Amino acid sequence: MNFNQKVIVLIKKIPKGRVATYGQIASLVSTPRAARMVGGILHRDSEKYDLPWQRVINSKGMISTTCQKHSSNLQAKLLQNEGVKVIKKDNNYFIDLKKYLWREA
DNA sequence: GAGCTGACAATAG
DNA sequence: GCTATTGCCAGCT
Repeated sequence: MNFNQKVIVLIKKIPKGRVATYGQIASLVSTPRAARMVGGILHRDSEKYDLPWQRVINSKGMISTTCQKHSSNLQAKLLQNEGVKVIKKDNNYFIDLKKYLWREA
């Protein structure tokens, strides 16, 4: 299985109401420093594979999307809709990882 | 076909 | 604790 496919499978495993970090996903596919790829995959294939891209954020718990189609505003909205508390700060959104970070199944 | 860029994270200073 | 550099692999130009 390719790196790309592994990431997709993992992301689809993220339960509703939880969030995972790019580094976490990367670690789960045995490539800790490939966090960038995770983001890149979401950027390209989020709609193709119907991925819950909103459940993937950076290690700081901050939404760092640069993608306008998948804006941080939309991401925050989707997360809150799943019961995740999203904190808005200085035009950026933060998630409380201590409460909502996904623990691999 | 070669080089650059990208939803980031870890290591070193 | 914070800033700077390196690593990752696939897609695009």
